[in-house]
Amino acid sequence: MRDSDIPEIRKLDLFSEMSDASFAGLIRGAYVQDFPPQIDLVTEGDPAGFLHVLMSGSAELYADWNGRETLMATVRPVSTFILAATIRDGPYLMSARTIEKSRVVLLPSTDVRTAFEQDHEFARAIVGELAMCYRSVVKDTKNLKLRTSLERLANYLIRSHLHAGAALEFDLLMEKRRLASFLGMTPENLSRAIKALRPYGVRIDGATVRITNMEDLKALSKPSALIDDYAT
Amino acid sequence: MRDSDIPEIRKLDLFSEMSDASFAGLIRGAYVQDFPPQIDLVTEGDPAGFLHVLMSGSAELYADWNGRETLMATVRPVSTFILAATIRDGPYLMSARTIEKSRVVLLPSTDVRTAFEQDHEFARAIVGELAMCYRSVVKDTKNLKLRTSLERLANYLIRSHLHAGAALEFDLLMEKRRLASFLGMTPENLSRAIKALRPYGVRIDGATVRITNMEDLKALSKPSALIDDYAT
DNA sequence: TTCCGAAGTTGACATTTATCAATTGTGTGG
DNA sequence: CCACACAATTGATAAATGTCAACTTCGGAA
Repeated sequence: MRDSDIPEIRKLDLFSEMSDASFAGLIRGAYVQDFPPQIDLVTEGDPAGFLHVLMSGSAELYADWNGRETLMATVRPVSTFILAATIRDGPYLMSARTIEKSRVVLLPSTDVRTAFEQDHEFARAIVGELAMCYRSVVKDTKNLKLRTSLERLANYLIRSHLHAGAALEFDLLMEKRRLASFLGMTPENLSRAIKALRPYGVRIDGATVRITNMEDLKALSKPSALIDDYAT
Repeated sequence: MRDSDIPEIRKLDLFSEMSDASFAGLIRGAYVQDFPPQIDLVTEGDPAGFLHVLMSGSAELYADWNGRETLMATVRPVSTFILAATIRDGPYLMSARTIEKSRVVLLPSTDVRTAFEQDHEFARAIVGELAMCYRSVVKDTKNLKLRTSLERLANYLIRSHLHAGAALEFDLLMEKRRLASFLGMTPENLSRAIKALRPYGVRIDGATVRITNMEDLKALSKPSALIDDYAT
């Protein structure tokens, strides 16, 4: 592990409040690996051996069933993933693979559980993190069940716009086929949805999005804090 | 509160391991209410004032957006609901209403957070509960994104069958319109899906389900532990 | 028991979404 | 710079799902 990795990990909400001793105990058993793109880090169904921390690059969490595959989430540095499986000592529910060349720190699940037993601050941080993750997925479910794919796309664009500091021109940050899978639609359908948003003041050229009429877009997408706001 | 309520609450996983003192602190501020059917207990967007414990009856968690409504989960006694909002001191993401006449214990969120700060065993139980809830919703999302409505129905029936002790004849436990909403489809579509399952060895008459050909049903529904098993 | 209203079903139809096939665009390695 | 592989788009069509309206069934209240 690089010396520079450790303070970066320490800064994460999950680890920032725990005792030095517990943190040291966690880091002691950790190891780091650099992965090329498109490498499977985790396979759903496997026992959760490690809590993963993505230090650089990017990864995706996806799920399979009956020959179909869907993108569940994209992970960007620096953040952890698959905490719940580690805590419950259960099988992974999602698979993970790198998108780009990525650097990952692996913390053995047993060490994580030990630290959690011994360090109340860490337990508290885990509670906060899990509650947030849970609420994110609930929002996701609402998004899927209450909205059409066009509405999901429109809201995704508004969220990206806000994420980009409310810029009216911003980047899609994801290949379109990935975005389609994330939004629960086919690439073809996404292509058509993008065209269908033109009358609502949206221009997408390659990976560049330009919003020319926020009023109309908002009238269509009706963003709601209880679905689209990641913070609450 | 009835005397008999307290040991019932104490027996829940969430509360069984905490200290007597912490539990007493929680119960001290609690109060109980009996509600008639179809009464709103919680409205999404409101600040999370209470952790709810359903003692008897039944309730549903649902979500609204843009005039549409969807059933997210059904709550049966004895269990708690809306823990994550309480913990994060955030707004409720779902609304809740009674289905039948129900008895509910209300624990003030501040008391829950205080107990969580002071009692490591309680914190540990919360972590376990939240991790399980999170994993349930992830399975839900996979169910929604990877399966058609017919497949969701087929798998729902198999889960109910297992829940009923693997009986080949069992009860639907829910009005069909509720089931339709839960599965993310219209009542009309559910009606047709039920007929479409007949060739696969399923007979549904009123609220009674009879599975006459488990092979065929399983061949269609392809149940997976990573979606359908609530325990993992 | 009868009646009423809501739930459930059915048919016709509209909309949404997926599938398949062909074509165009695009970024990367030689 | 070119060529290749793959992403993205487009058109045609099919399948899945929703909507609306009519009708039937069922359960509870008078």
